[in-house]
Amino acid sequence: MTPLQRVRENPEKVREMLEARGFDAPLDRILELDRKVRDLRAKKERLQAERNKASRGGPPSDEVKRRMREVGDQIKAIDAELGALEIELNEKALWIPNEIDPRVPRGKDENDNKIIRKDEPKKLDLTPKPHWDVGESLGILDIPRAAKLSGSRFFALRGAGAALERALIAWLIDIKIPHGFVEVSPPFVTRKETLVASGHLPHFDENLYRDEDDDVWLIPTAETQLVSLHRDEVIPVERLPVRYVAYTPCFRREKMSAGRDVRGMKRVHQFDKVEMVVFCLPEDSPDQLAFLNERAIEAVERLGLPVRVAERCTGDLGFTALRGFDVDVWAPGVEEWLEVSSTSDCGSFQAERAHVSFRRAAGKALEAPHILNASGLGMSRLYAALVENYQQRDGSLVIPEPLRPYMGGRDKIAPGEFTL
RNA sequence: GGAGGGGUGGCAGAGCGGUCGAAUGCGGCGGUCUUGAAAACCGCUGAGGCUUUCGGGUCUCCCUGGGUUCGAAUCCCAGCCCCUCCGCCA
Repeated sequence: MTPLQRVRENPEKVREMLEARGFDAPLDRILELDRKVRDLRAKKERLQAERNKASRGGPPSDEVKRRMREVGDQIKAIDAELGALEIELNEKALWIPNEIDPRVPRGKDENDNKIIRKDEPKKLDLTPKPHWDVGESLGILDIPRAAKLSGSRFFALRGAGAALERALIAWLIDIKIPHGFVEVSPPFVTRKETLVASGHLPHFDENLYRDEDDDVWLIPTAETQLVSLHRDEVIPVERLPVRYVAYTPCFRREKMSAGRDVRGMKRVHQFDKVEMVVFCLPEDSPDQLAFLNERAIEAVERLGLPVRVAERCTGDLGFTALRGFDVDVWAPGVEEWLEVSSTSDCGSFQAERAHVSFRRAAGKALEAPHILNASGLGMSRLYAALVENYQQRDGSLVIPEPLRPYMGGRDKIAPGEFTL
């Protein structure tokens, strides 16, 4: 059921959902527009039916022609009014978020999320320094020079520090493949339709970089690309669930959070991420959600980092999710849990926007599959947590076991190796 | 950037401005035949909206948006996308 149908059917329920999510949408105007549009359409269709009847067969009499000219004018007049209303209705309807799964805990913001698991911090034999100190003294992280190139909220990696990130990306993709994910390498720029389909437009608008000349946008996440990969397609039912994993950089303007988290790698304009997206049968999505969440947790565990898992409450759910979980990593230097994955069951919401469908059997009606997404994982915060957890008394950095094969067997980065 | 070609139903591929939502073939579904299957033959087979006394009725959609016309898949204009060749470049 589309958001507009939900509003029409039960506006109060949608109003409660908006309240619970902390979002706003012009419901009254939407209802008013919907009534007007339906009314005008009925009027228009009656006239069209008359015209169709008259123009069937052959050339009509001059008398009929004259009358049909009038009918045509009336249709045109209705169109003039209807067109603008339809455009406004469609635009406004895009502001209605998804439904909420009844199991989701109620709450205002992330402080009300339901903690499911919380590890103890790793025992370290030193007073942990924040990642920018560790990284910059090793010469593997360079924030000042990145600022020179691109402004604040960017970072550059050097030497084995750059290789470390590359290793993380490759390893994170590789551990997904045995679980039935197909690797995708999508374009990093995208179009408006793609962002609307995934639900990032219109409401995420001010967080997106764009090129006005060509109307192309930098992707805020691979999710947009993976969701639209099958836009306007019917997926053969026997292929479900379809699982994709993709590495891409992610670009975010972070206008909303100006002044917050400006230090270090926690909140940056460009970061790398390995993303998972699943298309599945509607009845499978709870299992798939748990499965994706496990994939995120698995990655953090195998890197030997302390994990916190929480179910997001209604107020922290976001625009598109029915239900979702966050996976955080403890970063002892900044003394914070850093979110490295967010898992969402978007139900049929994105599939409806993107016109992705499937058919249970030949002859059966088209249905919208459920689409889920999860980071697996987001690089810069993971990198920060990793640097802070693996820093040593002598100033060196130990490379976690699983990544060593990806770094030519290197097991640590020593002071002085890459400083300049 | 320059020159040309093209966008029609799941696919292929027709379509004089007037019962064209669209021929035909393939595919799919159902049936006949068969111990079973194949082949052959017969029938059915796009999506969405509104409405319904659930029989149906009606509208829209032939890339998109405008225009011409009593009437547009068919004519005109603009745009988008794809393909081929040339140039430039990684």
